[in-house]
Amino acid sequence: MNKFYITTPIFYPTSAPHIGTAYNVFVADTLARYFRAKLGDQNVFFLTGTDEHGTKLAKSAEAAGKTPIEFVDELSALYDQTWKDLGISHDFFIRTTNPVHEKFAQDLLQKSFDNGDIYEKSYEGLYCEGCESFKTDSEIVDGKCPDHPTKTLVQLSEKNYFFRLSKYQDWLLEYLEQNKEFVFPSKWYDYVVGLVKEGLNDVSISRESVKWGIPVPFDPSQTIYVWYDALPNYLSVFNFDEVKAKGFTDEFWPEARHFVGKDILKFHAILWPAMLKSAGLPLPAQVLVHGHFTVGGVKLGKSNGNAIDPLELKKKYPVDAIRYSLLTEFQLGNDGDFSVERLEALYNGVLGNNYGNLLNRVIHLSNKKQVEINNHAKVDSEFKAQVDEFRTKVEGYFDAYEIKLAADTINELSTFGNKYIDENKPWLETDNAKVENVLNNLSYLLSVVNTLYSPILPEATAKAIEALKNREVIILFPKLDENK
RNA sequence: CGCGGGGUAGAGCAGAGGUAGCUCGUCAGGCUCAUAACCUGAAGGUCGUCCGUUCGAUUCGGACCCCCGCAACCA
Repeated sequence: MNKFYITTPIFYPTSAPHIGTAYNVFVADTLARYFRAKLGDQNVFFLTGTDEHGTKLAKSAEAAGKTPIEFVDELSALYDQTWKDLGISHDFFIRTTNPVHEKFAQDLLQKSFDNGDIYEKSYEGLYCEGCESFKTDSEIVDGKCPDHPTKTLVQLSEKNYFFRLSKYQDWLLEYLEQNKEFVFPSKWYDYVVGLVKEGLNDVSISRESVKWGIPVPFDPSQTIYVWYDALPNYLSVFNFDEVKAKGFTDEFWPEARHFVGKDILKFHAILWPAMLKSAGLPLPAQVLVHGHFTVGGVKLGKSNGNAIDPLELKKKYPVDAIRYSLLTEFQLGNDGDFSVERLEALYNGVLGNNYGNLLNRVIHLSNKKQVEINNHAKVDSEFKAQVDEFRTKVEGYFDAYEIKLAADTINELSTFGNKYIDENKPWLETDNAKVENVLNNLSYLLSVVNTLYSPILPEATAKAIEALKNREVIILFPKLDENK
């Protein structure tokens, strides 16, 4: 792998970003930063954006007294700005209302239409006039639409275009069996294989009643429905002039990694590959799957009052503290829980006491004893070998997307440094050559810790690297006061 | 018998066929260079329950109990 292309889902901006979407973006950002350091900036492309069509958005816009495009202009800007405020390093922010994307989505659909994978069928179902959309059985509560309980659901039929997903079942199963890494972690691979084996049904990919959407190229009375509109963003992005100008081309496509929540896994691992195959296009490299976490033990949701705004959280905690907590609380693919209590404990303990404090111990002592540090050529070979062993282990974890295990191991290296300084007691040593040897060794260890932590803690490590270089004492992680 | 995930120290989480680990917390020492930080030691687990495979299982297989997602026209 000499290129790395990571995507987040494009978010549906009916409201501001919350902690769950931030988690996804933080992980993608961490991987992007790690691979930039490994492969070079020009070989990593990191994409995020917003999915801006559909009835729900049109309704939200109406409720806000705005036109749909005014509404999505504002919200997509809010998303882009939120990620920038959180220090996210995305290379481009894509919007599905951009004509470049719309054209690409239409072309993709047209290709499938031309080769016979799209057909017309009437769809019958219960329609809610309040939502202006059909309701599935699982959406209906007590025979009513939960959002409009006073209105009666009516049986309606509508002409739809369908995609022959069923045609690709055998092909997909074979593809999955030959590409066991296509979905990661493996438990989610197993889940996808199970779904495909159960059988794939054709899916409706257009709507007559939805006006806020991309027109179906071969029937402008219809608009393209959700996934056929949204998923192509990962590829349409390479048609944008700004993206081309930065040197990102579809050469990145075969190395694409889609980072998605388990809720939308099947669309990325089943529908999307079939859409691409139908259009004669190559598949992405991998779908990386994350679980869902609760906040203080409660499922995320507006109705639960815990849809935390990451920018609000940032007012109270450094971004690195939020990142560290979210990235290390659970492994990729697993569900977990997020709480500010844990965040504070990790920040004060792991970051402040173990890492930040070690940095200062070394800098303080080296200044006090006036010895040379940061001379990597003079590091004891045995000590260096031990540190490098940690480094190799951590890099292996990053390569395998195991951010939590990487972070845990970096913390072990930091602990190793604290033990080393305690055992050698350079503050008691009168022989300056010995002191210099110990502290110089530690300065090497710290440089490795800084580098390894940098994808996870970009702000703090940037400061730490400067502080070590200039031998300036710095409080990297000021203690969090629980009363703050 | 719809599919899948999970049940490991007070809490949050790793792990792996063969003395059960990490972070936080608790207790007792040590140190004093450092962000009242650091180091050492201790307490605390029959690794959900019951069978089976094995010389040996918490790790593999089966059954069961409990919790949680999904079940495909869900934005």
